[in-house]
Amino acid sequence: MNIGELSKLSGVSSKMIRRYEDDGIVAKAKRTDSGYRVYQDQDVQIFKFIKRSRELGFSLSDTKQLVSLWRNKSRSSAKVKEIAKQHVQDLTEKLNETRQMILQLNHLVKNCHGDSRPDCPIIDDLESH
Amino acid sequence: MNIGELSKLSGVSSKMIRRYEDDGIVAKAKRTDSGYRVYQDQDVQIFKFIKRSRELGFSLSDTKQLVSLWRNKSRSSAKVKEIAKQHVQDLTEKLNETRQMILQLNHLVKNCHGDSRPDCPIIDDLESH
DNA sequence: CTTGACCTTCCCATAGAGGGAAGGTTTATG
DNA sequence: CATAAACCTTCCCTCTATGGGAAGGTCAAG
Repeated sequence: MNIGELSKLSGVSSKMIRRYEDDGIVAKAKRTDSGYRVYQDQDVQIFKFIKRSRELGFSLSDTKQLVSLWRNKSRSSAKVKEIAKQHVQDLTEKLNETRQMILQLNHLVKNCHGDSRPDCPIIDDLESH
Repeated sequence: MNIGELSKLSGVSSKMIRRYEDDGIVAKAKRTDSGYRVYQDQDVQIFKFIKRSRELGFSLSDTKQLVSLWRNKSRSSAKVKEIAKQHVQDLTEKLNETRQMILQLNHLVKNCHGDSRPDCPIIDDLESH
């Protein structure tokens, strides 16, 4: 199949299929004589794997390692778990930062009249935190 | 004062001070005959304002509007509140997405042996979600 | 009058995706 | 068979926010 059909079947855009190939996340696709990329049915699963990895927030770098581990039948699950645990830790840090922002902003928003007058605790906070 | 001292006093890097000027978030700085940017004491507060806005996660575009509203003595607090509320909503969406990722990942990590064997529920999820 | 610490602008890189141009190929239709 | 539409190719640009670093000018102290 061509890249367009693979894109439809896997849910990954043609742009990103080429990008993943450039980044070495997947092997280079075979080409027709005229240069078109040619894919097999099993390639759909590879790109679905990548898509799921991205949905879980893994970076392309992590994803590259995970694809490699997936392909490696003598992998250790410890390695996979290590990548996932580190990712969870990173996400948790981001979560806490975002939560802090929301807490502070909600406090300020709650105390802002939101009318035509200029007085505003949000501006006050920014001005003299 | 020069840009270096302003940077120290405000906590904003020289790089970003120039960038904010290029983006029109702050007015163009006066220059010496030799081209050095020259700042006043009150400029420290402007860049601290911007820094705080960034700490609360506001985009440069939002920050630009907030600086403008801060400067506008006949502003309506409603406009400020609108920007902040939209931002809180965006942050909340991101928070929920991140929370979902963490929940799913934690479930998978918990069930992964993390030993030398290849069997791994994390890989299984990615392979056939 | 040289050295070092400033400053200037300009280009590049990051991460992950999309837009779009310029041009070649394939397929369907008249 | 010819032509048009729908593909495909590579290449460069854009977004967001920030930093690195080069090449070169300026200023102050020794």
